[in-house]
Amino acid sequence: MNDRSLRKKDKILRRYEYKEIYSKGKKISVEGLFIVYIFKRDNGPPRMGITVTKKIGGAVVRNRIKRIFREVFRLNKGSIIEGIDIVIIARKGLEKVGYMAIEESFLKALEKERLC
RNA sequence: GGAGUAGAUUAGGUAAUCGCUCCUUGAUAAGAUCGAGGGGAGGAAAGUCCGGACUCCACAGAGCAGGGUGCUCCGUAACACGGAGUGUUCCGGCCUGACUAUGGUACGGAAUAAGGAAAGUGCCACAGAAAAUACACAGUCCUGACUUUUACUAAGUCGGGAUAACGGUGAAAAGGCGAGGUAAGAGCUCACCAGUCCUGCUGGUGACAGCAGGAGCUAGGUAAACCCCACCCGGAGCAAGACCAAAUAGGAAGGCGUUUGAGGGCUGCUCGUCCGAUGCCUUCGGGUUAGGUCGCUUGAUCCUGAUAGCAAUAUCAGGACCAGAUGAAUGACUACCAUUCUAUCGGGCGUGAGCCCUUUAGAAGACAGAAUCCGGCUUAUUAUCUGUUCCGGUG
RNA sequence: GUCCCCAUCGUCUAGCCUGGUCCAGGACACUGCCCUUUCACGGCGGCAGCGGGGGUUCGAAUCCCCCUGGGGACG
Repeated sequence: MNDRSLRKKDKILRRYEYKEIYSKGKKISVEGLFIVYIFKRDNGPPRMGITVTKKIGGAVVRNRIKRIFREVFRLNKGSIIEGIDIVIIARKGLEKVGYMAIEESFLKALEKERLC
């Protein structure tokens, strides 16, 4: 329960995995800031992937968004139920929002879906 | 104090908690986890504008086409880059001059894609008589015929001839000024000045500069228009390329060919050369469109010192090892300190604009993220310092 | 990451190569008037643009350079 690491097995790495989640997962829009895809696998730990396109900003902005989401997922993944894949797609305007606001929105969305 | 310009340095630090990636090493149930130690973004990593290294195509060849560069010398692996100079243009200062203008300048600064326009072709709108063979027109001058007045002469009309001083428009008008000369004029001739070309001498490696003599009297601009000249360039790019594993298919039709040569060698064409045989090409159908390892970081590398050189840079000596990720790591948060700015309490210095120390509060901390690696250029951007030019203030 | 291409009224485009006659032409859209009982169609008119900066040139939408913003290809 104290596991707060974030390794490769906790991340979605392959393009075909992303494609599967896009086509079969549930799509939720969160406050106009980002989109969450949720897909129930059979077993295993919860995993996450993040997509930030070049339309959002430069490499610095995109790296910062991905780091914030990784941090949020890392600190909260102990309370998320098993076998869940989450993919987040950032939308324009997210680069202006801070860490606290993103964490709050993310947890609210998960609670609404009763995933934690 | 402000603005411009040139250059140098810098790109906040420390600690605590949680976390990521790579390397070394230890343990175990041996490629998975845990422990220990160490490394982990930039001056532009960016734009991808040039130049290389490296890899493959053939051992990288020739010609044409195409592309690029364009003052000189040096530097360099190379460059369109850098350094030192030359010329031209502009600005300022100074001199000439009655201010302006003009001209000069051994001074200071800035810009400079700066070969050729007396090889050729094209273009030069509008305006203007004319935009490049000064053809024509207007004007001026000489002259023939006719008309009017008629003593000469003057005026007008129609012709012939001469001319480029005169036409004030334009971005640009065919050397300038004076004298002679002439019917009127003209570099037609002459003196001076400016400019062009040729020859010689001197200085310099050279661009070029200076001096002397001569020629012709004059040559518009545009080559970031075509072009000519000189020099350079083979093509693709680490998604290059090599290996491993897995999966599917070993299909049908047509064509060409086996030493007399199909086809291929990754921008075009030709030549030459090489490879080349149940092989190659085209179409249709089917399958894969999920990988892994190497390349992958020790290099035109960085730091210090010496020597050569005005400098860019080079050589030598000693030392150092400094990211290798791949849905892509170097982060999150807290505290303190330091920096800058604004306001403010108090004190000191100075004639003064102001400066220095200090208390408290608030704000700011930019541009931006390696993806094969280097050398440049360009663009974005924080803070400080120094040199220099101009403007302003105080004394 | 590497290599390419494009940018003109609100939209689609012509002009660019070969600079001037272009204060940039056309179509659709918008808008005013006429026509019609009214709408549509038609006729006449109006509005509105060379992505930004610098250079070459007497003169730049056009030629050259640098930025900005879009788009594409490659295992």
